[in-house]
Amino acid sequence: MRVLLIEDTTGLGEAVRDQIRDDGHAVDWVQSLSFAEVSVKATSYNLILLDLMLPDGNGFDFLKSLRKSGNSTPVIILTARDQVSDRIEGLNAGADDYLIKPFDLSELSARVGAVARRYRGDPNPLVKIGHLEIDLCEHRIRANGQAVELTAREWALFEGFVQRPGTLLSRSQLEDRLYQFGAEIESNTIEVYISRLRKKLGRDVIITVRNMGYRLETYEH
Amino acid sequence: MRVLLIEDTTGLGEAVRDQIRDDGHAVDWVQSLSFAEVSVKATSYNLILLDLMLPDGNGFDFLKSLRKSGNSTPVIILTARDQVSDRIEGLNAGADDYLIKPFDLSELSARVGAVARRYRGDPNPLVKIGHLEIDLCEHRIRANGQAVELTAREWALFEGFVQRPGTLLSRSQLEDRLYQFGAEIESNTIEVYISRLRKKLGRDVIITVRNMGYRLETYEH
DNA sequence: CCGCGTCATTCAGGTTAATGTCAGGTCGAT
DNA sequence: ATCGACCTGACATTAACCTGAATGACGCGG
Repeated sequence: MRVLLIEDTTGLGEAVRDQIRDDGHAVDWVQSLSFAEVSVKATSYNLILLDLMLPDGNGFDFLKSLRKSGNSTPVIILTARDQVSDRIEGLNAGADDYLIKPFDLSELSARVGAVARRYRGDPNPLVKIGHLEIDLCEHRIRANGQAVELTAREWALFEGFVQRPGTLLSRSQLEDRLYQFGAEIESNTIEVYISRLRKKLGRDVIITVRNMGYRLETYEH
Repeated sequence: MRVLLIEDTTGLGEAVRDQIRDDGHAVDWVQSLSFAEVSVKATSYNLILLDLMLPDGNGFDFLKSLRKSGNSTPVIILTARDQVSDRIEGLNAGADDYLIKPFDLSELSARVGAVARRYRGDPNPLVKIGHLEIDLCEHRIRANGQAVELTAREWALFEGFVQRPGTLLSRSQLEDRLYQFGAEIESNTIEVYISRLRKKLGRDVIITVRNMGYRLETYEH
């Protein structure tokens, strides 16, 4: 399942993201509404987790305009305990459920799992990039129709590219995908994994941008 | 599709029954848990609609014991809006979805239809994967024509794979199939059951993806 | 209430493959 | 030509995984 997490608090965001990943779902995490709007237009999600207090605007308005534009993706609101009126307003605005902060991660899992069960059987969106077919939900990749197996780290890295195709990703951004907490890394691990990905997926899939980082090539040439 | 409706309120029960009948499904309507238990043992349903407030007991306990006995029929809980904790507990106990009373009959139809679609997906209830023939309704498996007996736990696990063939299932997803949500597991139970399934069904049926989980192999080697 | 069998769970020891590191090479910019 | 950045084959380490066997829980018939 594809989940969009909209949450500006870094600590909470990381925890939620990791938990949902452990449950086997693909997570995009954005920290502001402006990014959320771009993501929603670019991708189709199965679930949106929406914090209401955000730096650049009100979550309600985002939710309302989402619904107004015909998007019926399930939305679970993340809100603080005392804001009762928020919860009511949220449900009225078209949310499917809400979670009261601070919430238990297993409770989060339960709700997300319930949505996932509801969507079971629906076809997953396949991302096609050149000769690759990527199913982010099922963690499957085909290269020229042949299934390709990636290891955990390889997948973690590659998923980052697929979620932002064509975007330049810096080394530190990639490190954050491999290791939980900005763990310092002194060796050339990134390079090694890029190398392994290229070996499995094809030489031209990932382009290196000298002194800057890497990006996913989005078209066949 | 066969639906079991467990609801003691007469008016609501009639309305729901009629609606689902109109949608073309066969409905059994019982008004207490004691009757429900008999029905569940006598018949195999595709869906159970479960009210939580019943005269002769708690809906949760019914649901839990149902799951424990290896029955994985989809369950939709009918509950009142203000009983938030009920909903959480219901999902944790193994419900697939919930409907908040008072609910719109068309919403009921939609949810029931979603479950129906899942089961109609394969007009033939027999799923064939490699040398295996799996009857999801009857809980029966044949390997090379030979019947194979699975225990309740083994089936619970294997069913998860069959419902999403080829999909990578994480450990926590598999644990959720074996136990109620949140039940922390410290030992290698999953591995043991995978091992047993492989022994009974064939070595190559389930492949392990290290550090990530397992997946059902969908083609014959 | 007691034995019996079945199933669930844990443990221990062996096996395997993912992972991070390094070394030596290639490539590109200046 | 030089230097730094990047690539990649090889390898030791070790967590992850597998599985036979021991232990515990549960239900059933007598």
